Amino acid sequence: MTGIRAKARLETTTEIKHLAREQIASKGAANLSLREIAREMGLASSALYRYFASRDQLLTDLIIESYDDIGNTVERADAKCSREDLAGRWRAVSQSLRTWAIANPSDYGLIFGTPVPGYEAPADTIAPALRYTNVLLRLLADVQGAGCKPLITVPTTKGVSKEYKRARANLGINLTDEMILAGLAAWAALFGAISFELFGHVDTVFTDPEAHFRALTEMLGTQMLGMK
Amino acid sequence: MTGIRAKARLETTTEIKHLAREQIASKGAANLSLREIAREMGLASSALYRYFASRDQLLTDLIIESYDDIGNTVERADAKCSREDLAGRWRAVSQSLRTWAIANPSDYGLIFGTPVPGYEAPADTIAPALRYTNVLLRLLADVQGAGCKPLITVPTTKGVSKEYKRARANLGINLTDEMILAGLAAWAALFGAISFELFGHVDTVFTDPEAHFRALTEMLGTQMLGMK
DNA sequence: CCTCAAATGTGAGCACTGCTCTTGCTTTGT
DNA sequence: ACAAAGCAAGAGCAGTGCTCACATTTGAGG
Repeated sequence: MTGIRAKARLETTTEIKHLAREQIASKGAANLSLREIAREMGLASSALYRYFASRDQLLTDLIIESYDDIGNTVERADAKCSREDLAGRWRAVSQSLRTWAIANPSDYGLIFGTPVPGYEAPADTIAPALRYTNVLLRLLADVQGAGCKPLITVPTTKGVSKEYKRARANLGINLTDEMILAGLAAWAALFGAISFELFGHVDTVFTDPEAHFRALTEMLGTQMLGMK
Repeated sequence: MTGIRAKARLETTTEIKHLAREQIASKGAANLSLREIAREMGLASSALYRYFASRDQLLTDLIIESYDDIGNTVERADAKCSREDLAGRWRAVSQSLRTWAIANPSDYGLIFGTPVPGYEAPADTIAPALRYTNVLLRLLADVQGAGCKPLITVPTTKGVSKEYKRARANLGINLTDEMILAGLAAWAALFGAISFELFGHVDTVFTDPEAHFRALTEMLGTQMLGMK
C-alpha cells in the first residue's frame, strides 16, 4: 500500500503551508521566502520543489484554502439560523465575515487585497471563490421569496436594466432589479467597511469599530434590503 | 545660485519615480526593482540611494503622491459644481473617484490594497491621505446644513451612539448620528464597489460596471443620504 | 578667479532570494 | 528481488536590496 509515503507527503505539505502562513502573517505575502521555510524545517531549499512547483503555486494553494475557509465560515454561520429568520441570517453572515477577516487578516488581504498584475487566477480558485458569494445570493433569493421588497428604487440610469438583466443571466438567479442593486450595495458596503478597518483607514476615527459595523449591517438589512 | 544642481536632482528624482510607477503597473509593487530602474537609466544601482534612502522610502513617496493625486482629482470634481447642487457634487465626487481608480489601478492598489504588515505609514502620509476624505466630510456637512436628512435611522445597537460621539470629536465635525452612519455606509459602498471591480471580483457578473456604479451612487445619494 | 567642501556617480562585495540540475538514496509495486 | 518512482541534497545561476570606499563633478564663498 502506498500509505506511508502519502501520509508523510501530506504532513510535510501541510507543514510547509503552515509555516508559509506564519511568514505571511508576520512579514507579508511579498516577503514569503521558500528558503526560510526550508531552513525552519531542516530541509534543503530545493526539496520544497517536490511539493510545490513554485512560490506562486504555494501562494495559489493558500488562496484556495482561504477561499474554502471563508466559505465554510459563512456557510456555517448561515446554516445555524432558522431558514425563515432572514434578518438573523443576514446578521450572522455579516458578523461572521468581519470576524473571520479580523481573525485572518493576511488571508483576507490575500483574497480581497491588491492582486498581482499579470497573475491570472487559476481555474481551481473559481469554485471555492463562489462559496461565500452563493450564501448571499441564496439569502437574497429567500428574502425575495418571502415577499420582502428592498426599500430603495432603481434610478433610471442609462443601461442599468440591461446590465442587471445580464447579471441575472450570469448569476443564474431571478432577482428583481431592486434586489440586485440593494444586494450589491449592501455587499459592497460590508466589504468596504471591513477593508477600511483592516487596512487601517479608519483607525483614527473609531475606537470600537464593531459597534459601528453592527449598526451598519442592521441598517442595511432592515432599511435597505427590506428584511423584517 | 544652486539652481542647476537642484534642477538636475529634481529631474532624476522624478524620472526614478516615473520608471518605478511603470514597473509597478506592469509587474506589481512587490516586484519593483531598484536595480532595474538603475539599468534603464544607465546608472549604477548604488547611485539611486543618493535619491531615495531605500526601496520602502521610494514606495512611500509614491503613495504620498498618489494620495495627493486622488485628493486633487476629487477636490477639483467637487469644486466644479455649484455649492448648492448637493446631488451633483456627490455624483461628481463618486464618478471622479471611480474614474481615477480605473485610470490608475496600481496607485489605487497602493493606497487601498493590502498593506505590508509592519509597514507603518509615516506621518507625512497622513495629511495627503485626508484630502479626499475631507471633501466627503464637507459635502456631508453641507447636506446637513441644507436641511436634508438621511432616509435611514440608526439602529439601537449597543455602544453606537457613544462611538459616533467619539467619531464626531475625532473628525471635528458636527454630523448627526444618522448622517455619520449613512455617510460611512455610502462611502464604504463606493470603495467596496470600486475595489470589487478593480480587483476582479465581479468581472463574471457585469459587462458594463459603470452603468451599475452610476445607479449605485445615484441611489446612495438620493435614497440614503437624502439629497434632493 | 580659485579653492574646497559638498553633492554625485562608481564598482566591488555581502547576504539574501527563486529556481534548476545532477547525484545519490529510499520506498513502492510488481 | 528488482526496476521504477519518489524524495532529499548540494552546487550553481541569475537576480535582489543595500553598504562602503573611492573617484569625479560642481557650485559657492574667500
